[in-house]
Amino acid sequence: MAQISFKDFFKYDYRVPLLVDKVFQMNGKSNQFATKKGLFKAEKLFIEGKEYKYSKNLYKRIEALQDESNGVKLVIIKGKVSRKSEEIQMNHIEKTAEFGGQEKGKKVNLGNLFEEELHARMLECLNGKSCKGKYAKEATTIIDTLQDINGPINMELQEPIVHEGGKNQPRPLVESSGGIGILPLQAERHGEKLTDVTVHHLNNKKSYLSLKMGSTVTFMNSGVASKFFLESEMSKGEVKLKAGKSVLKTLGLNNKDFCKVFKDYGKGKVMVKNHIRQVRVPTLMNKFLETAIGSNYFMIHGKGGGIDFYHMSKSTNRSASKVQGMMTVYYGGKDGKGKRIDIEFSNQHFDFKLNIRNKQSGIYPSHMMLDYKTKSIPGKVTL
DNA sequence: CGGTTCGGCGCAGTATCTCG
DNA sequence: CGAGATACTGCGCCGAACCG
Repeated sequence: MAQISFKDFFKYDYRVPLLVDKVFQMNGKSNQFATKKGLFKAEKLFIEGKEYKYSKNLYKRIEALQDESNGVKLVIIKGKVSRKSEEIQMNHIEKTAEFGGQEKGKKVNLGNLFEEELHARMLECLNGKSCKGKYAKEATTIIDTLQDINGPINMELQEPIVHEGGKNQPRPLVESSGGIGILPLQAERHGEKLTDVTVHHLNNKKSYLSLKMGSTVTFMNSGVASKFFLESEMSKGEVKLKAGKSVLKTLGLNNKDFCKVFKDYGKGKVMVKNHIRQVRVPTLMNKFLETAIGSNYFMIHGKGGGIDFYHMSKSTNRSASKVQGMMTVYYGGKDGKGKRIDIEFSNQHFDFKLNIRNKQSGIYPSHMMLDYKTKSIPGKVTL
């Protein structure tokens, strides 16, 4: 669990009042805080060296320090960890569920669980013992298929099947020959980047498995805040960075309307006129999709009731990347009032949904992501 | 070294559909 | 025809890397 940075306290209006309530045990709140020093019981609150008693508007005294460069040092909470007196700063407080974090020990990330369970079962099945339990049948079929395609698995290795889902290897968005692409620019090198489980074969080939769980699945998810879409430019109504303009060109977006969505967000009405538009798919899109989809990996997609399994080969990638005809652009989401841009397009293999939005509780876009739904893929089976 | 950014993972609330 | 299931849609948390 992470700590809440000083700045994070001001991201949501409830946090500083909650902090104050907790220190003074007001409104039914407990004065206990999870901190890296242990469970901390608050007793006194000091702001800029002066002790304060509770008052209804005391939180405003803290909020006034929001923009102070050393604000974090100016608020001190004194109390005890068991019997020992301690003092902490706001940024020493852990982000518990009360402050909008994930409940410790309660929520499990199902995608990560899927990786762990399937990886463990595949290794177990490889040992030649009777292979049973959750995912046993699926693990066996996957192993068979991989051996058919890439040859026998190398059993001499200490770990013939490696779980490397935690590596989060970057696949950044870049400008490329007038359009955009995802690095590395050769599609077939994406398998090694996005792999969650890697299977090693005797001939030194590797099978890269991409594991996904749930109904929302994503091909790419790149940060765009610092290299493409600067808030400083967008708030003035136009993206100026060349790289940013290349993104807009590739996606068939209107620069001014794009900015207006975020600039005018929050007024409770549609930001741009005719916010739903039919646009011809720019040719640049195909090249972008080749690297966004990538190739040389196997997709294993659990949807709770069947696991889709298919090979994203070079040839499948090529046909999956071709989109022609029209696409639908939603400035401000489906209803035109959201802080996002959505673009929908399709081909025989996928329904694509691309969005540009903020994923870090802000307004101006921080990320661009490409979600998809699978239609028909050559060789796709449901395990 | 503390704050910010990026890429990982879907999540959760609401609307719509379906079926006994 | 109402409740449970499913789909749709806008949005979020986390750890690691990065950076000044």
